[in-house]
Amino acid sequence: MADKPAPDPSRRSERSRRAIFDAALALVGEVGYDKLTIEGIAARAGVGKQTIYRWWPSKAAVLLDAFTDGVDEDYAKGLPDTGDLAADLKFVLRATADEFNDPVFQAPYRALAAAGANDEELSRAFVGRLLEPGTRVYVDRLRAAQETGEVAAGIDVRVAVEMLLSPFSQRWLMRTGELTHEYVDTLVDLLLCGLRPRD
Amino acid sequence: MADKPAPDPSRRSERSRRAIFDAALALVGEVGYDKLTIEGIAARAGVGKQTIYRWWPSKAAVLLDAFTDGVDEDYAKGLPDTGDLAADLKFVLRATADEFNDPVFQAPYRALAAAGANDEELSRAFVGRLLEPGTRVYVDRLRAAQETGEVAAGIDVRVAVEMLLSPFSQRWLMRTGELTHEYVDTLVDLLLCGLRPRD
Amino acid sequence: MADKPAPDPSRRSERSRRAIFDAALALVGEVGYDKLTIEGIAARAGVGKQTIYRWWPSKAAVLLDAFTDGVDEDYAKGLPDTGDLAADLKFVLRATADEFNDPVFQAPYRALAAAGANDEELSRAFVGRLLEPGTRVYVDRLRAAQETGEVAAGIDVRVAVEMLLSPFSQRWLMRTGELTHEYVDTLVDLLLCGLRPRD
Amino acid sequence: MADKPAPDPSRRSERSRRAIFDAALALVGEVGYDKLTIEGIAARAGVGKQTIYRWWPSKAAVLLDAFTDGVDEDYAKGLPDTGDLAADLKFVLRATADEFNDPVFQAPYRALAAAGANDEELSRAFVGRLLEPGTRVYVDRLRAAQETGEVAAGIDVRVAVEMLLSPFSQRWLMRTGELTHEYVDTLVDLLLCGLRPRD
DNA sequence: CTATAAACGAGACGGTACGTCCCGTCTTTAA
DNA sequence: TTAAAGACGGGACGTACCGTCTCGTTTATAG
Repeated sequence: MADKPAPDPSRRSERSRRAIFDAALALVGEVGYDKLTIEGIAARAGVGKQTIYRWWPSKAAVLLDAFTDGVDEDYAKGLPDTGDLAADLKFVLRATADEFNDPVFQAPYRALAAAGANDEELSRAFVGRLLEPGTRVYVDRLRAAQETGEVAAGIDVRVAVEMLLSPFSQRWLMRTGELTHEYVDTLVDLLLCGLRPRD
Repeated sequence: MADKPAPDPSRRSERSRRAIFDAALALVGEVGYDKLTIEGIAARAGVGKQTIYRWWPSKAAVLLDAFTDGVDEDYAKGLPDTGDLAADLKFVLRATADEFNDPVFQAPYRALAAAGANDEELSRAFVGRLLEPGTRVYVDRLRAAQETGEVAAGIDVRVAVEMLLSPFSQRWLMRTGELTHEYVDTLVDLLLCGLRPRD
Repeated sequence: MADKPAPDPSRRSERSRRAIFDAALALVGEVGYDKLTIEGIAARAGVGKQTIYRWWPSKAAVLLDAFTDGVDEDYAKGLPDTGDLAADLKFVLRATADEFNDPVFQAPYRALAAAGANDEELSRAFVGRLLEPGTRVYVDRLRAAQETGEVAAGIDVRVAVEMLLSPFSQRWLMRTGELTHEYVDTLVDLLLCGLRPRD
Repeated sequence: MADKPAPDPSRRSERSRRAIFDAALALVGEVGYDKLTIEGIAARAGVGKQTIYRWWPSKAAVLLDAFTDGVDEDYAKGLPDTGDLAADLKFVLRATADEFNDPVFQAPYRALAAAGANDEELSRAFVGRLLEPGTRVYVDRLRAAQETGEVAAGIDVRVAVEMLLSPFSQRWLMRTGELTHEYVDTLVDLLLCGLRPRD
């Protein structure tokens, strides 16, 4: 019960916070997550180790904050709605594929996904701050399509979105295939039509 | 270039090999992957550290071998084929869901999935030895369904299987939801029928 | 060369000064000198660290001030002079032995003696404020004895006092023996008579 | 009770042991005892920190071993015995004074004396290995003088030796005076004759 | 039925990073 | 304006493991 006195966030050094984020992102790209080190981040940032330990519980938490810092508003816009569901989905997924193929994006994202697998606490934060908002915009778009009748009424929209995004993520995470535009097109088409032959 | 003389596998101690596997699996369950150490495995197995370093390059490799030791023949049987594709898929996926909900299975599998995300070499082995065989049986079953006309001819079967298995894996890995029988049923139905309303 | 502006001693908080002394003496007894820290003193005294750094250069200096605060007038009285030199020396040395055997006295005194050995500056202050006054009263008493003829005229009184007090201090500091009343009696007798057999 | 398994001294690296001693003695002379650091010794010696922690409990213990390594046989010879006690004592004490005035000797010896004051365990080792053997040779010489009648029979020889050596040590440790040849001569003469005037 | 070479257990070694404590400085807040 | 509070850059602590490297000691063929 004897927690050590919580630090006072109002006295926190913004300069140090930024330097730590920059250092963490740079280093994870240069040396990889396994060789990423609190000590290394502190040294690169010109900061005492305690300044990191004071505000974060682990290198994963630092990286998550660094990665999500200022990215939160990306999801505010939502998906485009041109009335053509397939086209809208393909448009956004193609852009996402390009992003996932960007090397500077890969290292921290992979690291966080992996760290989350073994750390329940972290995975909750990772999901809540990155995956869930990214999923929600698809859910919203599909619901809109349901109201126009473009999508069947009884469908579990959440599961449908998973069927679109999880294969994408999995392929990338496990390196089981390339994330090409053709691939995402196939995903979207298959999701919309299903396997069953049409009469 | 002067590699150290390769050890002679024929003189290898089977007793030690098994003890190392047992220790690795037990420890990953008890302390988690991050706190799993080569020294800890060696001590628990009653084995010198060098005996581990002689045969494996990393703790992840040990764990992968330990986890897959004797499990390889599981995939030989293939999926059941009762003629009812949906029923067959649901039957197997439900069993898999039960397996993934088993605590002793979770720790090493999560660990390996996570380690693979940051280690390309390991991920190839992980995919090749665990994911790919597991996927293949689904691919085969779907191809059979294509020949009976139960599944449309033009479908990319590989992608279809991903749309079934990846949401399942992702949900479990990221802890975004429970793996229930209802969930897998929904997945199968959605995959087979697609989102589009039928006329 | 631009020394920081010297603090104004007239505005100094007497309450803080006392609290720091109390805390320093209490802590050195509880945790020992090596684990005595400025932060610990400040926390125990309910004082900001800077209030200590403003007025003292080191924890040794704090402790020396704390230890000598109000003890300076002890030496004003001088030694008793009953006309019997041996009796007077034994009387005072026995009392001193009792004092050195007091646990609350030991910790700070040992700490200061030790710190002085490695810090020339501190040792000068320690000697000047504690050792030298304590020695001087013995010197005065011996000089008086010289004038009465109780002590030979040519004797180097300073060295004689050292021969009385140093064995005493050394025994205590190095723990090479107990400081008993018998011991100090032996010292005094030996000093007065010398080793050489009398005819 | 659960002590960690004692290391096996037979497998100890002699090379490392020597390197650690050399580094410790060099560093204590260069930076002083307070700034002497286990980390610094390890770095200078080209040795892992654990190799120091494995064999010694503290920097003081390292220094004591380094200082006494190979010096133990110095005391084997004993004091000269020319039949003239005063001359013999002065001869040896003058040499000791010269040694104590040697700068390379000072730093480790001061450090050990100081550390011993606050660490009972260490002080026992310091006394047992350095002070006690140094004292014993004087005790033996005085006992021999007692047998020839040069020294009175009833004298407590141990205390007499303290009266000779402690003023010497104290002067040096506390820097209360120079250790000159004249000083040691005065000490010896005073000890032998005592303060009381002879008839 | 040895003898000999390997794999083995044990663990010391030079290192790196951990997470903590404290240093001495600097800044912010309330009296 | 001073002092409490405490965040900061920094350095060392003592610990845990890393991966390498001897040490004897099994052990298991090849002579």
